[in-house]
Amino acid sequence: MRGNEAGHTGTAAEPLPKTFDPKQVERRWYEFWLKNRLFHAEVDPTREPFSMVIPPPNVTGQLHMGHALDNTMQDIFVRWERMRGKNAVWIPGTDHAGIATQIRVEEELAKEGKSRYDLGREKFLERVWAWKEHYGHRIIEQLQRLGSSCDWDRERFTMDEGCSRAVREVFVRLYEKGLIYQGDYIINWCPRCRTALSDIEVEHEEVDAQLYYIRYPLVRAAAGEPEYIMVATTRPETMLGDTGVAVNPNDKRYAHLVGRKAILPLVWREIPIFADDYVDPAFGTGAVKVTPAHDPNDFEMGRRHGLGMIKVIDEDARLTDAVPAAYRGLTREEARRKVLADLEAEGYLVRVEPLRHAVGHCQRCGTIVEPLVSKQWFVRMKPLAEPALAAVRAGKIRFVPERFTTLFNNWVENVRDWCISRQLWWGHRIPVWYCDACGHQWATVTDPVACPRCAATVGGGQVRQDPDVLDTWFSSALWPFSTMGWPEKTPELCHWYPTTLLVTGFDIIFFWVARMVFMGLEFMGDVPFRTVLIHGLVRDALGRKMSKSLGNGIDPIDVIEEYGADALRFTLVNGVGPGNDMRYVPERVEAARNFANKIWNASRFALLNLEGFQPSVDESEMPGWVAAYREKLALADRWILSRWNSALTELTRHLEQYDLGEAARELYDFIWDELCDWYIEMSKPRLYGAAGPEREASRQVLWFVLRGTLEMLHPFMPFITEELWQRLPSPAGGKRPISIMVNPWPKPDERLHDAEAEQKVNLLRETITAIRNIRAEMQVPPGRRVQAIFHAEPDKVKVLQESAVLLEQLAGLDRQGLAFAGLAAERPREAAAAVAGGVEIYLPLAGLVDLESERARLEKELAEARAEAERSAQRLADERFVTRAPQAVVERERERLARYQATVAKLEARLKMLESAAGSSR
RNA sequence: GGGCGCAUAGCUCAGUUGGUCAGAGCGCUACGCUCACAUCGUAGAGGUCGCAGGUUCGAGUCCUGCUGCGCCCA
Repeated sequence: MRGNEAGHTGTAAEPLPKTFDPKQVERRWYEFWLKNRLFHAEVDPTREPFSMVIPPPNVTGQLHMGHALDNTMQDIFVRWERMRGKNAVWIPGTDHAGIATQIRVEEELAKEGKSRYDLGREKFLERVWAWKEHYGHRIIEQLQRLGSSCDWDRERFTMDEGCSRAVREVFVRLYEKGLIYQGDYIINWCPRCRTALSDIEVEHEEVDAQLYYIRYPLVRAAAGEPEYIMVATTRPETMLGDTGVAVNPNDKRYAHLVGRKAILPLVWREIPIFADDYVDPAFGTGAVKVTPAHDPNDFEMGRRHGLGMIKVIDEDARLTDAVPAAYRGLTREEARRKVLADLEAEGYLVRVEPLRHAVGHCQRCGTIVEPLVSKQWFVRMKPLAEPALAAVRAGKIRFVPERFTTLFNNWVENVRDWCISRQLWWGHRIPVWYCDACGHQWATVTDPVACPRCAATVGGGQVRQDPDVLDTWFSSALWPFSTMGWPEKTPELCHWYPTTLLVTGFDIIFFWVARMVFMGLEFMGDVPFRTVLIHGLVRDALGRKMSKSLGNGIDPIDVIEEYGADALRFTLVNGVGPGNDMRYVPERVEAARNFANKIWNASRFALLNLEGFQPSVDESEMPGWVAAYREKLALADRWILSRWNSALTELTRHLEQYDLGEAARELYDFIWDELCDWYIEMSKPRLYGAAGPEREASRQVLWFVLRGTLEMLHPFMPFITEELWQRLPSPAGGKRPISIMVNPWPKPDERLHDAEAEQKVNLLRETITAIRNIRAEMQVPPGRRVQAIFHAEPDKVKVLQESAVLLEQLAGLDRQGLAFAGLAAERPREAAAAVAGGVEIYLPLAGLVDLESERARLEKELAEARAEAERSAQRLADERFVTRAPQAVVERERERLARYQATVAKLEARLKMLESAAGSSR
């Protein structure tokens, strides 16, 4: 990077291009930050820590808008806290994403006409690792393009050595504590992914289906009674595995049948009729067929009543050999058709009704999930959940917005055991071994060579490891401490655990947030994070979820290419309500791009006017300097210092409240409206004027405010602010940090606050706007200088007089033609008039003032003022308001009334004058 | 069935303890390439803040009910 330490190619002497070009700066500054290790943090017990771990994106995935939002938010906070002097670390990394990654590699294999079974486990895993190496860096590079200031030296992967060690350690400890168990239970099975799923990996979707009413004949029906019991089901094919019929114990219709038996049609098996509270008498016929091997509720009933369990559907979703020969090997769908046809043929199918109900689908592939009984590993959740609830209740974890606390609590309170085994190859292999020689089963952190009980060896083929892998979320759950070196007691854990902040979407509160809390409390004895900041989804312009299948996703990298990373970042947070979803609308990115350009040009203006300037007062000394020389400063300078101080205060407050939407809005409004539209315009006369102490003072203020503003904006728009900040001059001998990134966050200071200046500028602004309004309405050519006469109280006259040059500059007035008069002076006759801020303004536009339109204009103004005055008067007339409302509110209302009444009086007087003028001229 | 969220200008959305909060951007109208910026400037039009009650001196802002949309859970 040549001799230029700061890394930018230009200097303050070189004028900036007229428009901001993100491409020219982004890569350069990111490399600069990396090269200077500004993202890196070392443990330092003397400093206040701030830490975050990234929600690890899928290693083979690519950045989508959700990531862009999530990471923009995180980066804003880490950059801000870093500037605030915290020892801030943001630990990045990626997730191995078991099913998702395996599916993609299998898809690739399929193109070669192969399956993973053709390769075998070892070769297949080699392929996946190769895939991971190939694509694994893509998402990291994309995060970097976004500007993420992660400590890349600490980058981790859920399947790296350290994380794998943590996974094993956790598994073994839970296993030995009895919190992990293995058993035959009903689980959710995805026939497409060929693996078990946890409950939350099943998405319930409403589908239109049918409810089938089927007769089951009774065994030994008594004479005179119906010969059957009728059940209703949405899944007739499972009847082949029925082992009972259930009714509600309070259902009088069936009371006499409880304890009897029915005959299962097609199979001709006798099954018991029994009573169970689970049955809803109002649904269907009030009698349910019970298939314990293929329905979670039936499974529970089966256990309660000791029913048999017949698995009729296998892992490929085909019928097993446990069914009559005619059905064996059929798919679920074929079996349904055939069962229905056969029932119909034999007269057992009574009727069919349409029914809309929820059906479980695999979260990954969308296939309809098959509940079936299978031997799997589970984590006992209750003992882990209780401490989590207690921690939240005790306020050790805070959700922002708060409403997500309820969501979290409700889930944790009702949490069910977690099925953690997956029939995949890609993932953390379950560290359980079986000895075929002696039947011993044990879990261990390090791979064994022999059975600890009978000494049969692994090499001898008698000791084998469980073939399954763990749910990906099992390793993610350890992320806050596995990334810091657990189970070692590392300095990182001492310093940065618990992490300060977690930023994530509400969609993974259950999958990830809750489980991290469980594991953190169990293994670290403390919560994994203090605050959880939840954000919504990024939707498309029509409000739809972005998805691959809809093809409506927007690639953040494309947006960065077109508009720049700063613009994308600002778009994602500007004006977004906390926790709310947002729509991605291209117009909003354009607005953010324009905003960047606005800052660029404001800085361009400043740099042109700061040529040859060297600040005499450093940033930290400014408040003292302002206080000492306030009377010598220009009004505009005093005003912008006060406004800047106020914006900084507000911005800091919003950030402390995690409200990025309002924080960004504060920046936008301050920069565009106050800094650019008013301050820069007001400072021009002085900056363009003769050199001297006054001009130098203004340059000092301009320099300070711009520098401070760039620093305030930096967490949001890191690239452009660095580029501009680096170009600003530094005080002689002053030590400036190497980067805006590590410049201290500016501090608000009461000494910058200046109520008097704010009041005066408000008066000027109102006056100027009123004049511009008249000019526009009267269609005065923009270049034409006009005369003006002001009538006001002496103090106001004084303000206007002192700032005559601003009136001239900003309202297009003619300096020679300005007149200031008291309220008693006579008003000009032929002139357009306005009342603003208590000032009467007259523009003697000879020949331009049409009496009728002028009257109409004033009437309109008058009507508005009257309405306002009336509103205030009514309020004040209410005795209850005057007595019960706070004094300050009443006082403000009185001032308001007086103000509007004065305006009304002035407008009325003017209208009267126009009348008489009209009369006399006729 | 339970829980939560949203309904504010034509469009997309802000609005933190109830009292200048009725706002922003885009779009629209008129004018303007004024030496930071046309990725711009100036001025303007546009909303009984979903509906109905209630609390209060006072309610987009709190409470209840209703309607519509969305999400989560069962």
